[in-house]
Amino acid sequence: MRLVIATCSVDYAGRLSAHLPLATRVIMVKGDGSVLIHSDGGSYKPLNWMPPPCSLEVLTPDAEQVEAGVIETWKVVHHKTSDLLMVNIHEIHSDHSHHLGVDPGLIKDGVEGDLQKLLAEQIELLGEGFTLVRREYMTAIGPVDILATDSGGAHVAIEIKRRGDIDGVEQLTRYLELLNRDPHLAPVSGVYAAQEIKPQARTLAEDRGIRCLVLDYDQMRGIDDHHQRLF
Amino acid sequence: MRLVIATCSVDYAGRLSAHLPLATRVIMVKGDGSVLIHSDGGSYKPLNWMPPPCSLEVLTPDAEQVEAGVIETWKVVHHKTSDLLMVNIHEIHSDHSHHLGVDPGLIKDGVEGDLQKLLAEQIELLGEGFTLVRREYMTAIGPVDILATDSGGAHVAIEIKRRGDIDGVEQLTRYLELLNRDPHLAPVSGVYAAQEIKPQARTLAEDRGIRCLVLDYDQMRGIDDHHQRLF
DNA sequence: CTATCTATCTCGTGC
DNA sequence: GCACGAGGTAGATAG
Repeated sequence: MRLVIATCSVDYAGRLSAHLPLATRVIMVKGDGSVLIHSDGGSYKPLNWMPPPCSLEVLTPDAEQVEAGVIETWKVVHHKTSDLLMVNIHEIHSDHSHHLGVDPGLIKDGVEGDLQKLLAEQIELLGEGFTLVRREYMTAIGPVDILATDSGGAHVAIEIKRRGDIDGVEQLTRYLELLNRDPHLAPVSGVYAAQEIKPQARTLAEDRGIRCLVLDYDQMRGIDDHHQRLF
Repeated sequence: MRLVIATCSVDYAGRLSAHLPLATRVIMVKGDGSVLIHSDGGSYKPLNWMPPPCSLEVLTPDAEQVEAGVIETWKVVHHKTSDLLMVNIHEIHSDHSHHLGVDPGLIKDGVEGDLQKLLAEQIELLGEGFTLVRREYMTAIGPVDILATDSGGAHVAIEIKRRGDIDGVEQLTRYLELLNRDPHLAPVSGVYAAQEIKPQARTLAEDRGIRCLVLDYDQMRGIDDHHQRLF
C-alpha cells in the first residue's frame, strides 16, 4: 500500500473518457496494483480509479510535458479490458509505503437474508395460526421469499425487503399472479414485509390487496450482544 | 485530509451491523469529516466508511478496552441518520495530514447523451436517405432516443446504449409496440445502436426484426485531441 | 464460468 | 425536497 499526496492531472480512457484538471489529491496504490485517486470530499467513490488486475508503469515525460510542469507520468493499464489511466504528476508532497497484510474481511449482519431467516423462524409475527410452508419457494419467474399458510389454511406469499420500495410491490404482484394460476395453491394472498415501507409503496400494495408488515429487526433478533458492544 | 495507518477493529451500526476484526488498515479522514477504511486489496469500495455529513469524536478507552489493547476509539456519527462507526485503534503506524483544497471535479465524455447527440447529427450512419425527425421523441411510456425516417419515408425508432444489453432491446420493443399503434406513424421499425452489442441482445433484437448497429464513438467524434493527449 | 440480484450502493437529473 | 435511472457500478450467490 502506497499513499502519495500529489498535484496531478488525470486522464481515463476506457468505457468512457474522463479528465481531471490539475489539483492536489491523494493517490492510493494498493498491493494488487490497483489505483484510487481521492479528493478531500465526496463519499467513498474515488474521482478516478483502476481496479485489479492492472499494472503501473512510470514514464519519463517528454519535452512538451516537462514544459507543462510534469515530472513523471504513471500509466496504469487494466490487464483484461485495456482500460487506461494516465496520472500526470506535477509535484509530490508526500509519499509513504506500508505493508498491511491480508485483511480478515467484513462480517455483516442484518441484510435481507437475515431478515428472511428470522421471519421464517418467527412466522407467527404474521398473525395467529400462520405456518411456514418454505423459504425460497421456487416459481418459473424466481423464488418467492417465504410461502406460508394462514389460520384458515390459505396460502400467503411474503416478499421481504430491508427498505420497502415500490419495485418490491411489483415483484410480489408478479409472483401472486403466477401463484394464483396454480389450482393447488390458489387463492394466494400477499404480504409485503420490510423494516421500512415507503408511503408510495404502501399505497400501491394496499390498493392491490397486499398487506404491509413493518419488521423490527432488533426485536426479532432479541437482545444482541454484538450491538451492545458498541455502546 | 488525514491519512492514518493503524491496527484497528471496526464496528458499524446503521442500516445493518458490520464488524471488522483486528488488522492493519488505512484510515482516510476527509476534510468534511467523512471516514474511509481501506485494506490493501479489493476495488475502490472501502471495507467500511461513513459519508458526510458526520462528525468524529476521539474517546478515551475504558479499563476493559485498555486491557484488550485499545489506545483510543474514534466515534463517527452521521448527522442525519445517526449511523455509527466505531474505530478501536490498537496501534498507529503512521499519521499524516495535508491540505488539498477544493477539487475542480471530473469531466466525463462518452456517455449515452454524447452518443445520442452525435448520432442525431450523423443520422446518415443508419443508411442513405435517413432523415432525423427528432431526438427524445416523447411517448406515453417515455422518450424514444431518436425518431427518424428511412429513404422510403417510413418511421424508424432508435434506441441508443453504450453497452447493448438485453434490457435495451426490451425497452425498444415496448416503444415499437406503442408507436405502431399510432396510425400516423405506423409502420415503425427499430434500430438498436450501441458501442458494443452483447450476442444475447443481438439475437433477441434480430429475432424481433430489430436492426443492430454498432457505433464507433471515436470515429463519430472525429480525430480527438483529448484522446491523443493520452499517448 | 456466466447470469442474476443486492447494496451502508453513489451520483446525477428532473420534478 | 424526493423519486427515478444509470454506473468505468462492486460484490455475492446460484446455476
